[in-house]
Amino acid sequence: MLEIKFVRQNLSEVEKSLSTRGDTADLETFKNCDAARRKTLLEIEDLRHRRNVVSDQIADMKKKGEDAESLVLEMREVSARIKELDKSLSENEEIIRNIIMGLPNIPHESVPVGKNESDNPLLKQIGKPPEFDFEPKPHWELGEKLGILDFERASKITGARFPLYLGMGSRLERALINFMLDIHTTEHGYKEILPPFIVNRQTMTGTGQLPKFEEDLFKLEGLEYFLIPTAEVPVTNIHQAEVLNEDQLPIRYTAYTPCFRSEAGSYGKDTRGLIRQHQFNKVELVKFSKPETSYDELESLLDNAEIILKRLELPYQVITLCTGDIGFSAAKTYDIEVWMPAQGVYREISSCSNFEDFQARRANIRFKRKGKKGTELVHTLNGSGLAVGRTFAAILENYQQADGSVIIPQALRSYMGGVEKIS
RNA sequence: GGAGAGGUGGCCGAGCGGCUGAAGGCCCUGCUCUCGAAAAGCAGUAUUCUGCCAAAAGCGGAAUCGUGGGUUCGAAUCCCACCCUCUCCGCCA
Repeated sequence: MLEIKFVRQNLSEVEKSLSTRGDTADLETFKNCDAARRKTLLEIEDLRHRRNVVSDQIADMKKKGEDAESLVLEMREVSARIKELDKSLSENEEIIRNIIMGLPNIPHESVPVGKNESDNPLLKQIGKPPEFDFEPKPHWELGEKLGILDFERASKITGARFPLYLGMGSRLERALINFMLDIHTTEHGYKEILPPFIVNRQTMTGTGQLPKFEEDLFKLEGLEYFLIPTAEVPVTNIHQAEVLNEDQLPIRYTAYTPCFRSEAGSYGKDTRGLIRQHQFNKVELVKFSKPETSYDELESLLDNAEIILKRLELPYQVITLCTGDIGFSAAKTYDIEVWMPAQGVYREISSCSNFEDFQARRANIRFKRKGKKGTELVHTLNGSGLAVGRTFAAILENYQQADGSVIIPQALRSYMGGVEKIS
């Protein structure tokens, strides 16, 4: 969420930034309601001030045994008037809140302006796509033939877009999770977290999924609880409504969780395979930093995620999301895309973002500088490190052999009990 | 699910209609003392909104004692509802 004062004082800048995102908002209503709110507030505070002063008088008079009846009667009316004004105030505040909560973050100045994903500039390409002397198969075919993935039975159990891993498939998924967590905790200084997979409405609002994107979430029936769409949500909210000490920062957390997404509006897209599922596994990286270092932290976060692909020797590229493609809460985002030979394209496998103080303001996460008065909002960041299901798919496709078997990447073998190949 | 206890500032904890934005303590910051440190002493130290101001500083006002309502001239304090935590019982991986 943006600061109300900032929006008020920079209406045209906010409007401009909205349009580079291809988004709009009713800033006219905001302007009117905000002005009305402040006018009402002034009046209310005036009345309340009067009431406070007179109430003291009444107390004094009563103590002295004097008759305060006329003042009491007068204040009765003042209180009634305050109540009236309060109502119109909270109505205005509700409207303002709705508009403010629906405003996306303002992209950082380094974010390229663009309309959509085709305008995302390429930052770098690492590794060479493997060359096959046969037609590379898609991972769902390989997986089903090897008996390590079974989409048909999964749909029997639940429905479309749910994964069922079996045997060495389950083992590979678990190996990847451990591999990623181990690197981030022992080499990159992240603390491992295992959070709840179900969160409440406030938590979802804190990171920006609510109120705008409720349809993307799975909600528990009859409860104000939601399945998490990413570990970002519970992990960022660990410090919800807290004041951190300057010397605690930066805080780095990593967490494995399953992720649940309704994928509303993506019917017909990536219907086959592990790319787009209602449930998938992900290892997430989350950081809390001081404002002045958050962009350095974003670069190192990207590094930390890239390392996984480098160790697995998977070819990938990194792009910078342009203003038209960047997410609602983010000020800047890098996407890491892994090479998928069967489709001959790079597919997103990680998204690394700096949210600056956008989430911190919603979730009320602040810090105190040593020797300084007051508090400041922290900057929050997160990135996938990595999406496990998509990594699984990438390994199958990039390491496939002519006979349909799959070689296990060197770095992963110790996590696979020494297995070198799935066949 | 049943019974009870409780939710107060960065932390601990008092208060149970007006003198309480909140005692006392801790933490932290500055100063005194010291060669320095510790100890001790003194002082300071919540947040949000808002008015004056171009802005900052400053000064003024309002709000905030789990959340939302209510009673009252006046609520941390009384009433109602809800949320959360803890203890005991039951059930259970």
